Amino acid sequence: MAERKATSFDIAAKAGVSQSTVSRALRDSPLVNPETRARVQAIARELNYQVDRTASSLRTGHTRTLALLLFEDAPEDASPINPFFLSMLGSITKACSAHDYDLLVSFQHPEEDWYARYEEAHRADGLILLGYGDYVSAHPTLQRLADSGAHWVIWGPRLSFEHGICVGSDNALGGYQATRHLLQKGRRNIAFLGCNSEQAPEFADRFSGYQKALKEARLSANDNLQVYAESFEASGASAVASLLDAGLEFDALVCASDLIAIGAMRFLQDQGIAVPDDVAIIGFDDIQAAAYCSPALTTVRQDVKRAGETMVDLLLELIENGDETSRLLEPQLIVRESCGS
Amino acid sequence: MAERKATSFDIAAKAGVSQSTVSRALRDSPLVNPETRARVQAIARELNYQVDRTASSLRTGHTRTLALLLFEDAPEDASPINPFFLSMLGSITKACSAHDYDLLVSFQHPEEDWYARYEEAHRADGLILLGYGDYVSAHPTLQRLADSGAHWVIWGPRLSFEHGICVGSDNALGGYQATRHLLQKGRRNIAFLGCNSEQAPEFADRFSGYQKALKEARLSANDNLQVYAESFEASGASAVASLLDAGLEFDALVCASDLIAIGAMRFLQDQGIAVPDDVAIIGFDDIQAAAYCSPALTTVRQDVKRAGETMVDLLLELIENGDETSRLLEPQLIVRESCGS
DNA sequence: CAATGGCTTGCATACGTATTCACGTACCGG
DNA sequence: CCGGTACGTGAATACGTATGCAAGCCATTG
Repeated sequence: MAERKATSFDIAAKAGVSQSTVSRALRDSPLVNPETRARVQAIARELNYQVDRTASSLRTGHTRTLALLLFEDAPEDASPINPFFLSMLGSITKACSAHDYDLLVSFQHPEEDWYARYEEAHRADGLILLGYGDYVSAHPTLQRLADSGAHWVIWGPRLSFEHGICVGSDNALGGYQATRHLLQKGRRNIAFLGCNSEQAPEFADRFSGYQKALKEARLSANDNLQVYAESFEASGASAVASLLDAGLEFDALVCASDLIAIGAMRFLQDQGIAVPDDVAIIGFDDIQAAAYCSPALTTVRQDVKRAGETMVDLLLELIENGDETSRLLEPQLIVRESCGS
Repeated sequence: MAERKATSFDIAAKAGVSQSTVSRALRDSPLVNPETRARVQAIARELNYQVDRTASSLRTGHTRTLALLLFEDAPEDASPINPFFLSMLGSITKACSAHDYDLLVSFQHPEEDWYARYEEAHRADGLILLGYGDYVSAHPTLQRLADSGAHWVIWGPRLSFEHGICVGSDNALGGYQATRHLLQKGRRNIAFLGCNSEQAPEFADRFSGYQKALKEARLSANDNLQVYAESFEASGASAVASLLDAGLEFDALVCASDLIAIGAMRFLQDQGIAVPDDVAIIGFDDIQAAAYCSPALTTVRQDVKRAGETMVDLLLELIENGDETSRLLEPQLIVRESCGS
């Protein structure tokens, strides 16, 4: 039976004290007599009383809640959330829980003027922005947000705003690690799949790492081996197909994402080309499928768990202490079978 | 510069009307003069005004927010969220967005008295409970919740409460579909991996579907081919190992989850047993990895997208119209390579 | 004995919005 | 010219909590 929910006044009446005292007792204020406090708390338990967080937030101005804005390029309902963001969502949720914060999740279409969501209209103490590169970071709305005095973190490359924090992977380092590993394995004709991506600006950094490794090895990079791809399987397949069609020689692929790598791997296998014997492959991200495909995919892991924790930690620091700086996370090469070990 | 946020009074002053009129105008009330409304809305835009949802919720008693309580058996921080729940989280998020609701996510340890979260202390209009079978559904707290008049949906088998809704897969049907498919392919010695699970009570229903299919085919089930397993790879591997050790003959496996199936498949392959030629395998869930392992895993898909949508739709119906009934979702057999097609 | 100070408590108010009630104006028909 | 009605608007209040301020009480001290 849905009786009216108990309020602090109900407790006050039952305990024979004022509502102020109840509020103080429940918040463990040192101002109340220990006996009174115990009595009030006992009655609160008995009545299944819960502080109304809405009212509490209105009064204090704090919510103990962070809001996650998820920017998806594909608004159509059919597609599931990008798996990388999805696992990020999971780790952020966990990180919030660990700090006894709640998380408010909502989608946002990049084209809209999401400034309207500004700190979720007072329902959150801070914002976490998650979306593909430029979609968000280059958006003029972000500047307004930065100027507004809101507390926010964004996943992506370092940006220059006076307020707000960026957390991202060191993509150049990741591309470098992958390429150097292949060089150490004796591969010499290493292609890169994922140049000039429109959707994922981070690919450009990965590419620069690849270039740096080649340069260090005094290998002249063959421009023809550096091809365009976006982050889905079909694109990886057609990228590698174009290399084959052009009759180019290559013994290894550095791919800007795991999905590209898997698509390319499948295509090569279908053509009767052996992975890793004929062509070694390294991906980027370490999505779940990377460990399950065959041969298991060597990849550059973005530590999602640590990323989520870092974003939450820094944001809370920013909220509570007012000052924090952006951070770049070190990726880790996960060696499996596809690189020929 | 963090100026004080604009309130409806600020707009009122600037528009030369009262706060009441501002409130009405912003909510498109027919009570206000169209011209006044337009003027007020223009000023609101100009001031970047956003309705304070906290205050609004306090006044109206509604939040346009649903809360998702995630019950994880493993509280240790290290492990990521179960992938099935994680994708469910994704689909629920999307479904909420489609209805213009927000989602509040929080973890809950099953042992605790989470009744305290009762409608998230007024921060949500309804609750979605997600956790492994009995952990939640058999919890005494659920009865209290049901009695309290809260609005909630739980993922799992149908339960008998006067209030609240259950949404789940028809697990018996799924087990039946998988087994019958193998029978049609001519397999006769079909084992079941995942009996007597403590963590996942839904496995029992899947097992009963398996039994039903065998019975229909007039095959006497060999009890020795029905073995215990929990939902992780190592458990699947050791389950199939026990069958081999016992020297039992089998030409197919019905597995209570994909993780069990993948673990079993890997183990068989390591032993030089061919999948699907020697042993056909069917899993359950259709997690992402199922499509990527080799051979690709035939499995019974739980349509996560539809599940999330259904839970949200029913919950909103319940909140708005007060009455709704539980629902059982039909699973779908996804035929890939591991069953020998 | 009066004054001081510490310890508890209550009163009153503010947070920002949505809504009920009452009021004023203009317009209509009789 | 008057009663009635329809329409817009404003004043006032409630939602439930947290907290500044003041006041009461008791014990201690000069």
